[in-house]
Amino acid sequence: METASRESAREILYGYLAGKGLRKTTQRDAIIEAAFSTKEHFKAEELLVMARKIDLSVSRATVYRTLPLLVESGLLRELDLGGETKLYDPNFLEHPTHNHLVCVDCKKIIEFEDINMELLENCITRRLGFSPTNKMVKIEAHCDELRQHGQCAKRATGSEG
Amino acid sequence: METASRESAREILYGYLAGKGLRKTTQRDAIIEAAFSTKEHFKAEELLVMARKIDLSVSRATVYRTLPLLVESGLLRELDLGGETKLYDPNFLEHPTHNHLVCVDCKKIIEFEDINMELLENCITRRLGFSPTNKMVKIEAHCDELRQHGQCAKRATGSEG
DNA sequence: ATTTCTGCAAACGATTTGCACAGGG
DNA sequence: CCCTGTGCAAATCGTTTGCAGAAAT
Repeated sequence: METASRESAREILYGYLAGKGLRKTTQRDAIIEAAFSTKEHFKAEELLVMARKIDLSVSRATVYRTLPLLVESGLLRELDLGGETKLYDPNFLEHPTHNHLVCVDCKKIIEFEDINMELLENCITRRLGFSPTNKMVKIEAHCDELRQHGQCAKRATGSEG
Repeated sequence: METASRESAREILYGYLAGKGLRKTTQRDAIIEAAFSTKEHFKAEELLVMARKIDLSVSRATVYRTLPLLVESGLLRELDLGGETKLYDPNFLEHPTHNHLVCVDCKKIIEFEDINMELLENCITRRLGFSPTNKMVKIEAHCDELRQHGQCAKRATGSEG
């Protein structure tokens, strides 16, 4: 289903690598395949597990060395959502300006896009004398449904509708 | 000059501690005094150094154990601005809704407040079925001045005007 | 052939924790 | 007194790195 995004991810990565005189390898193939096999956020360690299912020879070191390349090339975005470890978000290729709401009750992460937010951020940035690069909004919030019914349907859902 | 904020910080902390059956100690005094002696963001290690100047007996462990109390009580805010380590921001008492712009060239951090941003965040959050708690915007950007003149005056300035 | 990549295991660095003692209430 | 807080040093845990061999170009 997201084969298209996997394909273009690979092209983007190898274009980026070529520009820096870096090489195509089977391990990098497996890692990128793994990273774009999901729409969920993942930790480095989880990416290792996913990549190993594709190519058992992938090592932890290679995952940690490849991750910065994926971030620099714009394929993944690093998220600090308050958990112990960094998360990596593979959804920026398809939704380059999306943001995150984190439920402080159940820790669920909701992705959202808002054009007004986008415009306002640009406006503020320029007013301050800068040109925007990466904008990141994190909203921590309580789930109204959980408050009212003691239960929250969102808890079970995937991260994006 | 910010003695007022130091005083109220201490009151808030001890109110919070009392509510949990926790105690007043000279080390916690030194740590809070240190934390609010500056408007700069600081790392845990830097807080240790500052606190030790006030009370030499403060240990690293106590700083690390106190920091979460300061965050939970709303006195400090933890920032993930992309550096290696977490930063702590003592300016939320005075400016509860401020946000951060990070210059990707010189790493300088600019604090800003914007009422429209505030309103928009609340609006988006409610639309998603949540009640906002903490909102955090981080904008990474290039400095126009640096681009045009190869030099940036902001580089030298303190973090807030 | 040359240079980048890789896996391994050791090194790192920030943070946490177990312990026995100190010190608030 | 009782229980929380503390310093110390060891332990943790995610991440990084040095090295010698493997593999891309």
